[in-house]
Amino acid sequence: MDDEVPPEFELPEFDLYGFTPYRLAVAAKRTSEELARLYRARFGITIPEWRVLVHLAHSGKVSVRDIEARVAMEKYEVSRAAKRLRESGLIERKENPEDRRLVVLSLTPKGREMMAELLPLAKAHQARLEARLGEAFAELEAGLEALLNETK
Amino acid sequence: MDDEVPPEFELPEFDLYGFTPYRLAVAAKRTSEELARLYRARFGITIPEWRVLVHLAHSGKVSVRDIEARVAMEKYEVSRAAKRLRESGLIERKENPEDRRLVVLSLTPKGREMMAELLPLAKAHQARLEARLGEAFAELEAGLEALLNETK
DNA sequence: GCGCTTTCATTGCAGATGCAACGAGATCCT
DNA sequence: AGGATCTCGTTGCATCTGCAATGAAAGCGC
Repeated sequence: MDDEVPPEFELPEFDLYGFTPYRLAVAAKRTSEELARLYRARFGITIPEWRVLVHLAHSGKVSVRDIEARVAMEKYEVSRAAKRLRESGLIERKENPEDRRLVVLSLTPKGREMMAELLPLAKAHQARLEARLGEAFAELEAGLEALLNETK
Repeated sequence: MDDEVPPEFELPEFDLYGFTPYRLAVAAKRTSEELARLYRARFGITIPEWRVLVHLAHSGKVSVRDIEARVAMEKYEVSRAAKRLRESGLIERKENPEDRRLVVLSLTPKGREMMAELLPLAKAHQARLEARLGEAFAELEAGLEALLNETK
C-alpha cells in the first residue's frame, strides 16, 4: 500500500535562479542601486527625478505627457518628480498657451548646470559597466533589445 | 564677441534608451508585471510572497535568514511576506528548538497544493519567453550571467 | 557565571507609491 | 452654440517600503 506518500513528491522542481524574470529583477535592482547611490549622495535626486531631468536635457521643453510616454513612467510619477524638482529649483513649469491643459517643463540654469556635471558621470558609469562585462556586454544588449521590442 | 552662448551647448548628448541600467529597469518591470498579474489574479499573491513560496517549495524548512540570503530580499521583506502568507494559511511558522532566535518556515498542505498548480504555470511562462526571444534568449542569459556574477 | 557583543526576526514610523477620482480645458457632434 | 466626451495634470487616500530601533536569544571573553 502506498498511500500517505509524502506530499513533497507532488511539487515539480523549479529553479528560481534560472527564472528570467527573477534574474532581470535582481540585475536591475543591483545596477540601479549602484547608480541611485551616486545620484543621491552627490546631487540629492532620485531615479524618477533623474529620468525626468535626462529627458529635459535632451528635449528642451516638454509636457508631463511627453515624458510619460518616453521614459517608462506613469504620469503621476512624472508629476510628483517634477514637483520635487521645481521645489529644488532645478526645473521650471509654465503653461502652454496653445493648449492650456499642457504644462511646459524645462531645466533652469541651475538644473542645466547640474546636468552638465551629472551626465558625464553617467556616461562614465556606462563605460565602466561595458568594460567590466567585456564580451558579455554585447550579448546582454542584444538580448535586452529583443526583449524590449518583444514586450513593447 | 561670443558671450551669451545658449546654455544648451554645455550639455553633452546622453541617450537614456541606450543606458543599460535604464534598459534593465524597463525590461525587469515589464516581465515582472506580466507575471505579477498572473500571480495576483489567479492566486492573490505578490512577488515577494512568490519568492518566499518558491524557496520553501524547494528547500523545505528554512529561516528568514536563509531566504534573505538566497532570494535577493531584505529580511524585513521576507518577514512581512511570511506574515501575510501565514495569514492566508499558505505557510506555517515554528520556532527552531536548537536556536530559538530562528524561525522555521514551511509550506502548509494548502500552500503545497497551490504551488503544485503555480509552478507549472511559471515554467510555461519561462518557456514562452524563451520561445518568443528565440536566438536572443541565449544571449540575454549569457549577458545576465556575466552581470550577476560581476556585481555580486 | 556574567556582562558585552552579535545575530535573528519583527515592527514603528516616515516617506514613497499606485489607484482612482477630480477639475480644468479641449474636442467632437449635432 | 452647447452638452457630452476625452485629455491632461494633480492629488487624496490607502497601502507599501525602507530604515532604524527594538527585544529576545546565542555566543564570546574573562
